[in-house]
Parts: sequence; structure tokens; C-alpha cells
Amino acid sequence: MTSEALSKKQIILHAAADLFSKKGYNAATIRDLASMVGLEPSSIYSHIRSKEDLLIELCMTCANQFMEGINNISSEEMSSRKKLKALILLHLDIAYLYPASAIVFNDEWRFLPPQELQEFLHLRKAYEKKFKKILITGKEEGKFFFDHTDIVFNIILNTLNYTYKGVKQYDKNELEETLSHFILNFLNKP
Amino acid sequence: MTSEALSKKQIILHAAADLFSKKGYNAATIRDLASMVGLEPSSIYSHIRSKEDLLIELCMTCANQFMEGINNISSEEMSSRKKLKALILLHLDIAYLYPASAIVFNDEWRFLPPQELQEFLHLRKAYEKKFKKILITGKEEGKFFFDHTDIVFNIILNTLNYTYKGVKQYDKNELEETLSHFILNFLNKP
DNA sequence: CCTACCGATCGGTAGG
DNA sequence: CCTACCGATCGGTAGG
Repeated sequence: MTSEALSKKQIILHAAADLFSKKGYNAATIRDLASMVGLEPSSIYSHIRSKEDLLIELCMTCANQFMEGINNISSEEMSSRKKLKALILLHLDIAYLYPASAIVFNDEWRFLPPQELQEFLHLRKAYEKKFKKILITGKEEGKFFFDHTDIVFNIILNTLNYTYKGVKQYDKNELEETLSHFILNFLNKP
Repeated sequence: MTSEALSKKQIILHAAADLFSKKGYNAATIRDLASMVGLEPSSIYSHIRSKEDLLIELCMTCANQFMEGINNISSEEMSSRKKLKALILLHLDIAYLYPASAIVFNDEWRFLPPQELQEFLHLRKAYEKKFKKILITGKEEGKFFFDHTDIVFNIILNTLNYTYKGVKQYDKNELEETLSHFILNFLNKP
């Protein structure tokens, strides 16, 4: 595999992220993708094995980036409050760096083939576990206040995931500030 | 059209809501739907005109229910705080009454055909305008505190829309309580 | 990387 | 409501 081929595959991957995020994985066709990168439909297959493979690569790359991010945060010596703020920033960084991939990761993962779907769900479960642990530790230290851990966790995670969709229209710093305010006020003393 | 036909159409609509919410509109097939209601694929067309029509009916019914709800709330004499609480309840009521339709309304509207898509977006814009007005009025009365109106509004609306997905696993009262706490704390004095 | 093409599946129709 | 069927479109392959 030459470096030409690698670079063309990256172009196709980026186009696929764009296409899948806009039309959804199922409505997107190889013919759409081919015309986006200036190839005939069949020529796409010189660079990829299947349409499914594109979805797998997009979803898994993103999932691994979140895992790496949360592993770094979890292992550092910081207050729970700072860890939560770092998590907010992790989501925003990915959303602003890979706006299209983040949408595919968030909305289209359910169309992964069975094996990769299972893998994906395992990663998500691990991510959620580490995220929850930060919340619970904060609660035990008397820094965060909440009942209904699962609901609280899901509200926070959903709020962070939401940013993928509306990201381009807002200034990143304003969004970070507002999200921090929202989430940290939420966890404040009643 | 007999009452038999109406009732069968309702069965098909419910099945379509279920199917579309689980597989997504594009991946769902008329053959799936037919087997869910115990008919041959072609027999579906004795009750509906097209697959698209099912999506239109599901999305528009839901959209109209939101419009009706917010119109009632807006026209009543209540504090901004009570109006916001009524909006939270509106979203929860719809989410718990029509869990499948709410998901289709929230995730699949973008596959509406052009004319209905435009209509849908107009309704959404009108809804958002009324929702924002309640927030802004509360701010002007010194009840709510926030900057970045658009971001704040989008965070709140997204949080309410999120409930569609995880609804069945939580007790409605617990969820309402937590959401109210989340949103009203968010808007509290800094 | 293209031309040519294929089997599978889709939404939907004809006719009864 | 069914049997039979169709044109369109899809993901993907053969061969060069």
C-alpha cells in the first residue's frame, strides 16, 4: 500500500463522514460517495472493502478517542470537579475537531454489523462506567449533590453528546462556559 | 372508509412507529411492516398510500401535539417558572404516551419529502419561538438568569427531547423531578 | 481506475 | 386481501 493509496482512503473516509452525517448511513449510497471524491462507483472498492467498513472505521476511531481521553482523565490527580470539566472539554474537542465523524459516531452506530456493534457497546459501557465513577466519587467527597445517579448521568452525557449537532454555529468558548455552568450548577448543593 | 379500515390503519401506524423507531425509516421495509401486522406486503397498500405517508403522519401528528401544547401554555396566566415546568411536563407526557412516535418525530423527520419537510420546519420554528419567548420573558422579569440565549435554549430543548429515548427505564415522576431540578437550577441566579 | 454487469431487494401496481 | 410481478436502485464483482 503506497502513501498515495493511504491518502486517497483518508479522502474517502472524510467524504463518508460528511455524507453519512448528512443523509444517514442507510440513505447514503456508494454512488453518492464516488461522485463526492470524483471516482466511478466501482473504483471506490480499490480503496475500501465495503460500505460497512467505512461505518466501522468512523465509529470505532471516534469511540477509541473517547476511551483514550477518559483514561487519561481518570488516571490523573485532579479534583472531581476538574475531572468533570476535563470531560466536558473532551467532548467539545472531538466535536470541533471531527464534526462529521462525531455525528456518525453518535447517530449511526446502531447500523454497525453484529460483531462490531457488540464491540462498540462494550466500549460505551466501559466509558459510561468511568464517567459515572467520577460523578459518584465527587458525590462521596461532598462536592456533587444528586439523587437518581442513572438519570443524572444520562442527562449530562446527552447534553455533551448534543453539542455535535449544533457545534459550528456557536463559539467554542461560549459553549464550554455555558455547558460547565449548566452541568456544575446541576450538581450543586440543593 | 369503514371503521374496520380505520382501525386497521391505526394498527399499521402503530406498528410503523415501532418499526421506524427501532430500525430507522430508511432501513425499515414494507415487508417488515407487513409481517408485523400479519399481512402480505402488497396488502399494506389497501390501507396506506405509501411508506412516506406513514412517516408524514407520524411526524406531523406529533408536531401538532407539541404546537397545541405550547399554545395552551403560552396563552395561560402563569408565572414563567410555571410555564417552563408545564413545558417539561408536555415533553414528558408525549414521551410516555407515544414512546415510539416521539422517537420517529425526533430522529426521522429529516427523511420527510420536501413539501412536508418545509411544513415541519415551519412548525418547529414556531415552537422554538414560543419556547424562547417564555425563557426571555422570565429573564426580563428577573426570574431567570442566563446569557447566550440560543445556547441555553438549545441545551434545554435537547435535554427534554432526550427523554424520548430512555423513557421506559425511568419512573416518570423521578424523571420530571430531576429534569426540573436540572433546568431550573441552570437558570438560577449565578 | 474504468466499462460492463449482476443478483438481491426495494416500494409499489395489476388484476382478481 | 392475495398472487404475481415490475422497474429502479442498491452494494459489489469481473476483467482489463
